Amino acid sequence: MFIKKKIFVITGQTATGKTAKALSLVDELNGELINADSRQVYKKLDIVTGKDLNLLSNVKIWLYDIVDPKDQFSSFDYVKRATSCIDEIISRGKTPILVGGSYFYLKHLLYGYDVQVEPNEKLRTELNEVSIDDLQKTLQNENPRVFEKLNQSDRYNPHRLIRKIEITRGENVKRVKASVSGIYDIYNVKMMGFKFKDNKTLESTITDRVKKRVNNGALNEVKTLLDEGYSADHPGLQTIGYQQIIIHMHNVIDFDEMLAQWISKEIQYAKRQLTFMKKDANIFWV
RNA sequence: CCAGGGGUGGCGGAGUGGCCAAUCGCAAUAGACUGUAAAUCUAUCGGGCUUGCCCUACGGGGGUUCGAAUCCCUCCCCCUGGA
Repeated sequence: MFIKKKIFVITGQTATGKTAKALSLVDELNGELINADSRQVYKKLDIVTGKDLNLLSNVKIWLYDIVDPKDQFSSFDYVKRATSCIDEIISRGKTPILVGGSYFYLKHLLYGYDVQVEPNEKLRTELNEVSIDDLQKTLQNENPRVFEKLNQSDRYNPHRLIRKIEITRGENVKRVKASVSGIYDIYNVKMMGFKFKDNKTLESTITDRVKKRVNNGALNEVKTLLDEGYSADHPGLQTIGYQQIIIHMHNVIDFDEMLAQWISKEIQYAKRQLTFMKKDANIFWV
């Protein structure tokens, strides 16, 4: 019988001060920070994604700036990277503190997943042109059992349908069913969730935060990225803020409209985060 | 003042006699979430209940009609051109 090592997870809605909280725990817990934000893993995406570079000027945070914005990165990649960070930190006798609001990534890391079929970019781009109707028919033909189990939302969700088709075909090539178990049972995981007390404060806080990012040079950041050859369809830029600024720079919408849309999308995102995380009974809400 | 165009649900914007409580987009509310996840998708979205019906609704008022957001009269407001 050995004592499980401790891991801290600080998650919750965007703009609730997770990073500050995590920082305050570093000394107390003899900890090291690991990013759990699906956008901040990207290099060069700093201002719009709200990397707390000033807060973190003296403290190392793992998994910031590890991929180029034009490269694909997935929850699978995240789990791999985060797992090795955790091992490494623990081997040095310290406590990992995961910080970030990408619950999808955390969920996979903590609780695992059971299918391992690699993404097939060629198939994805091909299927991206296919209508929902035909995607449904394709899956229904190739894997009726899986199709029947989908709820209505998923049946109309191109990404999900494409992934299911991808898995079906991948499994036909080689039988891969090796499930990956999460780390939740291996460690003594303490999860802390931050959320707004009501939608009013959520809205005003996010509005302020977005405006601050604009004042901090969000537009310049995007301009630089575009000058360097990045574009709206690169994975890293499929992100709230970048999408709106880019169409503004292409003169599709004016500045005020861009700001309003950015704020609105950010608010919607925060609400979606909570809907998702609410279901996790292990999160202790503060 | 004259001529022309227009006022539709929180916003944008269809509809031009019955199929209209009113297409659609946005916002809003609830939700889904196993390798794109700050992605993507679903449901609801005037009010009431016995869920089929009732009520209130397309700038205000009046009228025509079995029946009007849709036609006529009038008033108010907005835009464009002319004086």
